[in-house]
Amino acid sequence: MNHQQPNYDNLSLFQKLQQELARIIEETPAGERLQSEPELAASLGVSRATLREAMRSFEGQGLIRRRQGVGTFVLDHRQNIETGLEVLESIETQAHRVGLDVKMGYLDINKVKSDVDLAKKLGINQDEEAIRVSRVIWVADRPVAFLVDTIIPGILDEKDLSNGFTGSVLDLIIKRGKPELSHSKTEVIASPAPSEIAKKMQIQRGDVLLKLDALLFDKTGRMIDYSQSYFIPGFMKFEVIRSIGK
Amino acid sequence: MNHQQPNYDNLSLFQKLQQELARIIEETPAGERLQSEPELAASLGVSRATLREAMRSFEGQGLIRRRQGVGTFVLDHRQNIETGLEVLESIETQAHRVGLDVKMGYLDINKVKSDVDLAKKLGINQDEEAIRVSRVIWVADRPVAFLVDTIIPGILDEKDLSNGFTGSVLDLIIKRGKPELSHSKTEVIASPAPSEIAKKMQIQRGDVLLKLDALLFDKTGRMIDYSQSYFIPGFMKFEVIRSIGK
DNA sequence: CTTTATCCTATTGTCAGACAAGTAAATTTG
DNA sequence: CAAATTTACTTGTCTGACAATAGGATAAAG
Repeated sequence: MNHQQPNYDNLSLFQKLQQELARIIEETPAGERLQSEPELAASLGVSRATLREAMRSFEGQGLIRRRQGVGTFVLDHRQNIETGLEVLESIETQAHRVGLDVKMGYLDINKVKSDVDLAKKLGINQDEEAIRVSRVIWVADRPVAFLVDTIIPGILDEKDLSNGFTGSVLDLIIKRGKPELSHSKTEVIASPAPSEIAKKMQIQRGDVLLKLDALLFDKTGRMIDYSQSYFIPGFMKFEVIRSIGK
Repeated sequence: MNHQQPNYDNLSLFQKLQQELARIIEETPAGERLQSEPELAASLGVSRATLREAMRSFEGQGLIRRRQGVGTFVLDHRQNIETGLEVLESIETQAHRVGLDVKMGYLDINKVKSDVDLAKKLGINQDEEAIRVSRVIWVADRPVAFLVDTIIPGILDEKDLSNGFTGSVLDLIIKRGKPELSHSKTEVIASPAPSEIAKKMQIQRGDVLLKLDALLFDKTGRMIDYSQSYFIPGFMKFEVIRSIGK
């Protein structure tokens, strides 16, 4: 007899399970106990081993706490899943979730010959031509972000960026489906606004901006995109869950 | 017969396993394959199920990639484990690891009656007295950080902070062992330097600082400490691994 | 000889069932 | 009534199995 479940769509069982679990955790008030592992596993239609693998990842995010002999409890989260820096999503996606309208003002697309620094960062050869997309993002009639993406050759061309481009390179690649994205390594910096950026964001040169410097990787570990994002402080909230080591 | 392993010290099997795995991943060059799960499990003395739980957490951090039918591969990491924001450690601990000397200049300890905002933040009653510790951290003869911790009553007293206090409330509580710490929820902000802080850090008022606003939780989910940390840009690197949702 | 289809093997993905260990409440005992 | 014990339930871990996948080896077809 066959005990296993067939994989009907291309989402892995584990990924679907993660989504389900995230929903359950989110809907459970902080402090309350979850169903026991055998119960949950049964009701979700997976084995306890698979369920436990998924639980680990949520424990690592500080969303639940497990106590042997007692149970698994939901910690105080308040939309960590949505607002946490650890999930990579575009500003558009984040803004839409909270019902805000996002517009793109000023868009500049051009090719840049990569100098030695950029070549090293992106893992391409010097003098290869990368595509650079710069734009200002407006939310609720205020400029809130200035974004610059530098994308390795062969991923996008100008055509992709001309019709129906909403301002998010990330969303564009995700919608395309290839290459399959994995994660980004993001450095967090405080930076005074350079004059060109200050002008486009209608602020003073030297005003304080939060900058996220990110390298985007696909599932094979290849670098796809080097993205620099400048944010007006206070408008968006960036949070991280930091766990005690050991 | 007993198949299980006894728990000799108070580190859980899983936690020890995580440390071992982190070491192995770190020592394996990027792109190379790890031993197969059955081999690794055997050589680490754990079952494959337990090993897989630990693997999941590293996969979630973008450190490894697993491919069914092929194997598990190490991605390009470069000390993510050490410098990543997702692990909570004191500046002292981070600086010591890279061989830098840390000194504390200016230390101020006093009690503050919590107003309505602070009480709400820390989950204590209004007018309860919290302890506030402010200090400047010098590294290599330069002020690099200004730290303010506000700690709920009953955790520390002035005595703890007078003898042998090195500047890190976090390390102090960890060394103590109680309460057992779990994680912090940290907000990342760009902030101009307030004049009092600017003076103590020998910079200009309004200069750009990176600020980390953190709430520290113990394992029961109780808030312990509200910590505000201001950093001179460029000296420390703060990185986050962000994963694609779904 | 080249190309295509098939088989084989190693690897991760998932499962079922078991026992160990910790916790809290109920029960028994003094 | 208080302390000790039992009991029931929970998470932690182990074992051994089979499913699904991918890549190389091998055989068949042209």
